[in-house]
Amino acid sequence: MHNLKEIRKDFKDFKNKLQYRKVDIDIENLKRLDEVNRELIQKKEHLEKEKKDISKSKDESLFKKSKEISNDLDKILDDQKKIKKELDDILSSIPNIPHRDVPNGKDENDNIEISKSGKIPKFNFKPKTHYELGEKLKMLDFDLATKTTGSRFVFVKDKLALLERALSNFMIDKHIGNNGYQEISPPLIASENTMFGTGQLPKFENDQFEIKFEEGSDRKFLIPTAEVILTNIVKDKILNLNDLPMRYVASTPCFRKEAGSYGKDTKGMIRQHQFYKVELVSIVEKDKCSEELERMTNCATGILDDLNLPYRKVILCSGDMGFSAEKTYDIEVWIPSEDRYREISSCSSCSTFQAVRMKTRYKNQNKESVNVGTLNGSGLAIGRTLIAIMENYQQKDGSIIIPEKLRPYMNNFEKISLN
RNA sequence: GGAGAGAUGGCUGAGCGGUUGAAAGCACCGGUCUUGAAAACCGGCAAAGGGGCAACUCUUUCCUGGGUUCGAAUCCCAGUCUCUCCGCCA
Repeated sequence: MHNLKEIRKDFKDFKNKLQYRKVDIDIENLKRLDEVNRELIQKKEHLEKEKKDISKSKDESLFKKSKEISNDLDKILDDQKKIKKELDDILSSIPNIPHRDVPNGKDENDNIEISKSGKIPKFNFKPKTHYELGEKLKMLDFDLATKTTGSRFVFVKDKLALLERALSNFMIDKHIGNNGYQEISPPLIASENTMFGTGQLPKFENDQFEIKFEEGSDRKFLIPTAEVILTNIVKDKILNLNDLPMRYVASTPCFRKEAGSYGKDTKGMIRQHQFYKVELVSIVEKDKCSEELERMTNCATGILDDLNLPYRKVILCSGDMGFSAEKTYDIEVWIPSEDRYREISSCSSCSTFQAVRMKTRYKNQNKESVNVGTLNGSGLAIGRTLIAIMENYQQKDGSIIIPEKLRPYMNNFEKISLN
């Protein structure tokens, strides 16, 4: 969420910057609401002062007056609350402003490739898709999932299930051991306010799975990513400078409705309602965001390097970024059957955007309280890493070689094959 | 599910309806002392919002929402959350 005080400095400029994101706002309305709001606050404060003075004076002859003031005050307060709510509603649905490094663009076609890494495998046969491979091996079962649950779910079985688990452990170990992250095993359900904090609500409610809880309790949602719950660890906190940076890693299932992607990636496990993901979250000083984003992205690509998977790094254009992000790198892994790269990680700096929503601050050198910067990134999406390994390491006979670094996590198996 | 207890500043923890934004301790920051550090001592230390070029000033906030009152952290009502004991269960 944006700080109104900052916007106030230059409304036009704010509107212009938002146009990079293809968002058009009624800036005159915002300006008007802000003015009315402040007028009402002033009126309110004057009356409150008057009332306070009367009660301090303990002069009985003024008590009646005080009562009258109370009545006026009720109305003003009411009006002010309404305006404030209107203002908050508008502000909470405006996305973050792109960082100056971010290329201007409309959609994913305007994203810019930054680097490429790894060798794209050459096959002397036609490479199969991961679902062909998985079904042949009898280790991916989509039909079974349809029966028990519905579409966009899958049963992963046997050695592939082990591979999935191995990937999670391998990645977490590395982020703890080499990259300085602290492991967290968090709740997979988040409250409404928590979802608001990272920006999933109120605008993207349709993408979320809401849980039916007890009547009268707060609304609860399955987390669409561990980012939500890890970032909100610092919600409503004032941190000390020496608490920063804070770095958390968690491997969790993620739940997404994928509303609006009907017909997209319907085959296979590229796009599921439920998938595992290892997530990295950093809480840093406001002006260390860019630095941390580079660091985090390197933590993610480090995993792909270890697994010898070919990938490329892309910077998202202004039109393709997520709601809370000011700057995002996508890491895309090579998928042989599609003959192209597919997103396997997305690392974003959210500047102070989420911190304002969460009310997370720290005391800087001058003892002023300042909103922190927050970052999140996948390190990596487990399901898609599984796909990438299956497809890139596939053999002519449909077996899959296990990358060396994973073998210690897999009873030293070298290969996954039918028998 | 049954029975109780509680919710106050970064943390612990006092608080009679009227200089209580709130005692005290810890933590933190500055200073004295010290070769340096520790200890000791002195001082400082809430957030949000409004007004002002600024110095500064005002308002709000003691879980949330109502109510009583000239005046509420303190009284009343409702709700939320937390903890303890018993039962049940992973």
